[in-house]
Amino acid sequence: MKLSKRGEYGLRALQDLARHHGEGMLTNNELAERNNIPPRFLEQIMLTLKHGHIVRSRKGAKGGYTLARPPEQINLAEVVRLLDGPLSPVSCTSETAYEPCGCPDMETCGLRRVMKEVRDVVAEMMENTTLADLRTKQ
Amino acid sequence: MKLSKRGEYGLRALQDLARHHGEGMLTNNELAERNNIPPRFLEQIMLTLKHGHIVRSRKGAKGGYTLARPPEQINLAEVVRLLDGPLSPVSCTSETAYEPCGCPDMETCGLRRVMKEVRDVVAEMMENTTLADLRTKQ
DNA sequence: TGAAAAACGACTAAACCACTCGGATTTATC
DNA sequence: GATAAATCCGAGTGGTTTAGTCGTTTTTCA
Repeated sequence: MKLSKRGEYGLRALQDLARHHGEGMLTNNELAERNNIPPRFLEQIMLTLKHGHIVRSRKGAKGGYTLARPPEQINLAEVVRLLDGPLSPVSCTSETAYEPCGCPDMETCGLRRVMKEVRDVVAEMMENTTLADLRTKQ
Repeated sequence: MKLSKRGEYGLRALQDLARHHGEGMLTNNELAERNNIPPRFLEQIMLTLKHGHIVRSRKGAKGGYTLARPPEQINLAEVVRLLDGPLSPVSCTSETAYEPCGCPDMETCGLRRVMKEVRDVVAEMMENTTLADLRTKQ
């Protein structure tokens, strides 16, 4: 039920980028230092965020990272799925990576029903929370 | 955000025990076979469930396992915590295993707020669902 | 041209996961 | 009391994942 360090660090960096959105670029080292993240590890994470079209980068002097879209258009579910995989506690209730489980009868499996409820509520919360909400939401 | 096989198998076995509660004991091999669980792996899991006072066992011929309490008194949160650890996505919002995270300011960390909300809703769902609910709940 | 920055690929140590195995112990039954 | 049936317990294992590090290349600005 746990987020990996990749996911945690990625979200922390994005939160920082969101707070300073519109003020130009932030470098990997700035992000790392300000958010207590091992810099060479963050480098990797930023790269997958870039490939996932969540951030945009510029190389070279005066380079760095910005959000690829305004903070209101990036939700947490997208980020977590990219960095940590599916949200569902079990694969047989996953929307993005369904796989059958080994239970004897899927129809009468109460566990499946509950796990689906958990997945649904978590997915809804994360999908409805954007990077912008991280600043404003009280 | 995922349940381990330990957790999944444990819950499946408990669901089976709950369905047959009051009808005597079920052996490890019966539970394993009926629920598609590697038997020697299930053995381990049942042992931790026993040490966690969730099941009771009898050794020897005609031995096996029963629930230690009626199904209405065993909730999913307790089982998952025992087999898979804390429910919280990040340790800094865990009620059962709190540890500070490395974020620069805990007060203004929007992420923490959201993760706590996720933890709370998941914990509430799992705490309010008992093994008995796995049969009846529609 | 030089410095600053991201990009990329490879590597690694440690932990964890999903198991298996052998043997010891306990219990019911013949 | 012997035997069979079952749990109990500790140890081991192969593979994957996690949480990083490192070296080098490429791009960009001044």
